[in-house]
Amino acid sequence: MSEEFSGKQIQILEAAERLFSTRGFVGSSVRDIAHEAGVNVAMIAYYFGSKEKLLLSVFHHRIASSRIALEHLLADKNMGPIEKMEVFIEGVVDRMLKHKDFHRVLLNAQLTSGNEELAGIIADSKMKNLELVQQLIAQGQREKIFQRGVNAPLLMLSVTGTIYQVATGSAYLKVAFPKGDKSDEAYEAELREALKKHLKRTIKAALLYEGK
Amino acid sequence: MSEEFSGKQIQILEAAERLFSTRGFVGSSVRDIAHEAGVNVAMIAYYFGSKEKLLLSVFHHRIASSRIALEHLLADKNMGPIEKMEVFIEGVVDRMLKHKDFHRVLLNAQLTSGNEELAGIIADSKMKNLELVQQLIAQGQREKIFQRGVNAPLLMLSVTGTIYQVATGSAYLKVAFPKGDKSDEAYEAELREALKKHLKRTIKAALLYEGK
Amino acid sequence: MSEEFSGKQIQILEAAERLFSTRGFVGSSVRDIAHEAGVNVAMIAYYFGSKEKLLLSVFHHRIASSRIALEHLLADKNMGPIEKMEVFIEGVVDRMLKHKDFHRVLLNAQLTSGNEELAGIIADSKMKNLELVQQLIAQGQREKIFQRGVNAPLLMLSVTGTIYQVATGSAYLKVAFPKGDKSDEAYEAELREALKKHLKRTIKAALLYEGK
Amino acid sequence: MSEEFSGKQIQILEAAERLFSTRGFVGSSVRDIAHEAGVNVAMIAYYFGSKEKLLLSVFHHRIASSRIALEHLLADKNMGPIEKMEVFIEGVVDRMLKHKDFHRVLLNAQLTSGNEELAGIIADSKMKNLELVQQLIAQGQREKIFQRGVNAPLLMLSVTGTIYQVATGSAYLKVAFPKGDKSDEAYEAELREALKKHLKRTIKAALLYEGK
DNA sequence: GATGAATGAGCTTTCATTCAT
DNA sequence: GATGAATGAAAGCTCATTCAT
Repeated sequence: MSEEFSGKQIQILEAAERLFSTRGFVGSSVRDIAHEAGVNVAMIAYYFGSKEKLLLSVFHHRIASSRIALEHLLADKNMGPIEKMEVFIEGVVDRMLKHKDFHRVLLNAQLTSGNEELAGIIADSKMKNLELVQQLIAQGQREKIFQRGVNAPLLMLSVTGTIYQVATGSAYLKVAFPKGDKSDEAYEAELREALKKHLKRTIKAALLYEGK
Repeated sequence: MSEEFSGKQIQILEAAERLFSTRGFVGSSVRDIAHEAGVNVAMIAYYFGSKEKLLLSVFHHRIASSRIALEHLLADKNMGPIEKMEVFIEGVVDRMLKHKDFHRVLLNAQLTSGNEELAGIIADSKMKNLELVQQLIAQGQREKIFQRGVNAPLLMLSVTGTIYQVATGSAYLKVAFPKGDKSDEAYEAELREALKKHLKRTIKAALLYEGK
Repeated sequence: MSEEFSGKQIQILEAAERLFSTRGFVGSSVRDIAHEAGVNVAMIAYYFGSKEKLLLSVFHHRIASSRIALEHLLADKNMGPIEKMEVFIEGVVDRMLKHKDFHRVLLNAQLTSGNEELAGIIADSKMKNLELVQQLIAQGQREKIFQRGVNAPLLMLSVTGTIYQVATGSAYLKVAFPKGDKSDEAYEAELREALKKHLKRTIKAALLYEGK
Repeated sequence: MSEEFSGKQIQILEAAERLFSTRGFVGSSVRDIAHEAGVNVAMIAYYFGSKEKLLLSVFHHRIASSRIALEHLLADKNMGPIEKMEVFIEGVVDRMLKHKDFHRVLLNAQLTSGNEELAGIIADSKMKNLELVQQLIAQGQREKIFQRGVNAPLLMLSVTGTIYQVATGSAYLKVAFPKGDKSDEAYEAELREALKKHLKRTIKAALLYEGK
C-alpha cells in the first residue's frame, strides 16, 4: 500500500502537508516545501510534475492509507447499532485528530480549490463514510432503536463539522478550553476525549430523541 | 452603522469578500479584486493601505454590521429556554447562510492566517455567541429543563461546524442533497430549512437527553 | 529678491531641500516632501508644476539669494591679493557650510541629474566664482606675489572639493575628527574653523610655492 | 582575488556600476540593470538577493580588488617622504580615475545612502588611506622635511575631494578645460596629468610651506 | 486659490517551472 | 537519477501626476 511512494517522496509529501496545513496551498511556496523536506527545488517537479499534482499526491497518500480501516471496524462485529455508532465516532475522531494537518489541508482544499479532480476525491471519500453511516442508521431504525426523522447526511456533517472546528485549533478553543500548564500531549488527549464524549452523547441523543 | 466605509469602499470590500471566499486570501490578487470591483488597482492601496488591511476591513465591515442582532433577539423576550434555543439556531443559520461568502472567508482565515489581530477579532466574535449560549443553557439547567452534562463550548462548535460544512458547499453536499431542477433560490431555501430542522432537533435532543 | 517665492512656496522649497539632501532627488517622494512641508500633495504640482521643476526652484531660490554676496566682498576693497584670497576662502566656506543641505543637493544633482537646464545653472554659478578667482590670481601674479604655474580651475576645484567632502559629513570625518561631548554647534564651529585654516594655509602655499 | 564572483555576476556588477554612476542607486531600476547586463530581471535577485545587496556587492567587488595595491606601493621602497607623497598622489589619481564610475557610485552612496553597513565599508576604506598618509607625513616631519601644522585628515580630503570633482565630470570642467577636438582618451589623459601635476604641486607646497 | 480623490505606469521581488548537464 | 542555473509571469505596492470641485 505504501509502495506507491518512495521514502524521499513521502518525505516531501509530509513536508508539503505540514506547510499546506498552516499556510494553505497557495500560501506555501515550492521552495519552502523543498526546504522543509530537505530536498532540491527541482526535485518536486521531478517527482510530482507540478505543485498541483503534489497536492493531489498528498491526498492519495493519506486517503489510500486510511480508507479501509473504518470499513472493517464496523462490518462484521457483533455489535448493536448504538455501540457501532459509538465505535464509528471514536474511530473518526481518532483518525481526524491523528492526521490533523491533513484534514486542515482537506478543509482548505474544499474551501478554495477549483480543482475538480480533487473535489471528486474528497466527495468520494466522504461518500464512503456517509453510506456506512446511512446503513448503520437504517439498521437501527429497522430494529426500532433509532427514531425516524433523522437526517443522516446532515448528522454526518455535524460530526465532521464539529471535529473540524476542533482540528482548526481556533483561538476561540484556546479560550474556551484553557490549556493551563498541561503538556501538549495531555491537553490534546483531554480535548480528544471531551470531543468524543460530546459527540457520542449528542449523536446518540439525536438518534434516540423522540421529539419532532 | 455603515458610515464607516464609503460606497466605493463597500464596493471593494464586497468584491474582495467574493473572491476571498472562492479563492482564499493568498489566491486572490489585488488586481483581480480591483477588476471585480470595477476600480483601479491603486485604489485598494489608497483606501485600505494594503491587502492585509483590506482583509481586516472585510471583517470589520461584516462583524460590525451583524453583531448586535442576536443579543437583542434573545435578551428580553418572554420565552422558555427551549424556544430561545430554537430562535438562536434559526438566527445563526439565517445569518451565516445569508453571508455565506463572508463565513467562508472567516473559515479560511481561521485555517491559514497568521494574523494575530484577525485571530483576535474572530475569537472575540465567537466568544460573544458562546456567552449567550452558555447563559441560555445555564438558565435551562436551573429550571431543570436541560440536562447537566452538556458541554456548552463543544455544542456551540457543533452548531457552527455543521453550518460551515453546509456553507462551504462541498461536492459531497451536492451528491447527498441533489439539486434537481430547482431554482437556486428554492434549493438554497430548502437546504436552509432542512439545516435548521436538523440542528434544532439535534441540539434539543442533546439538551434534553438523559443518557450519560 | 525674495519676492519670487511666497511664504508657502519657500516652506515647500526648504522641506524639499532637506529631503533631497539626505535621500537624493529620486529617493524623496513628493508625498514625503508635502508631509515635511505640512501641505497638501497636490499643492506641489499646483505651485511648481512638477517634481523636476521643484528641484529647479530649489536652485533658483538658493542661488539667487547668495550670488551677489561674494562679488561685492572682493570687488572694491583695498586689499592685497593674499588677503583677498583669504577673505574669499572664508566667504566660500561660510556660505557652503551654512547651506550645507543645499550643497549636498547640488553635489547630488551634479552627480546624477540628466537635466541640462540644471547642469547649466550649476556650471554658470561655478563659472562666476572661477572668473573671480582667476582675476584674483592674475592680479597676484602681475604683482609678482603669486607664482606662475598655478592651475586656477583645479585650485578652484580643490577648494570646493575639500569643502564638499566636509559637507557630506562622511563617516570617515566622524572618526578622524571625533565629536566627543561637544555640542552640535560647538563641533560644527570648530570644524569650520579648522577647515578655513587648512584651506587658507594650503591655497596660500600653492600660490606662493616656488617648486615646479 | 576575483574568485568571489562568477563571470555572469561580474557582468551584472559592472552594468550596475555603470547605471548607478550616472543615475544614482534609486534612479537605476533593476529592470534597466538587467537589460544593460543582458540578463534576465529575476537573475539579479537570484544572484544577489536584492537591489540593496547588489549595491553592497559592487563595493565588495571593487574594494577587494584594489585595496592592497597602494600599501605595497609605499611600504618598503627606498624613497624620501616627498617622493613617496608624489607616488601616493599618482597612485590615488590613477586608481580613482580608472574606476571613475565606481567612485561616482561611492560618492553618491556617501551622500544619500542610509545603509550603515555601506557607510562602514566606505569609512574603513578611507581610513586605510588616511593612516598611510599620516604615517608618511609624520615621517617627513620627523626628518624635518615637512612642516608642523599640517592637518593630515583635511589634506587627505583635499586630495580625494579634488579628484572627485574631476571624476564627476561636471559641466564646469568642460568649460574650464575645453575638450576641443581631442579624442576621448587623449583628453582624459591630459586631464589626468594636469590633475596629478596640480595635486603634487599643491600638496608639496602645503607640506613644505613655512607660513602659519 | 486649494485639495481630496483617483489613476496608469512603474517599481522590486517572488513565483512555479524548465532545461542542460 | 538528480540538480544548479535560469526565466517569464505575476505578485503587492508606490510613484508623480491629473482632475473635478
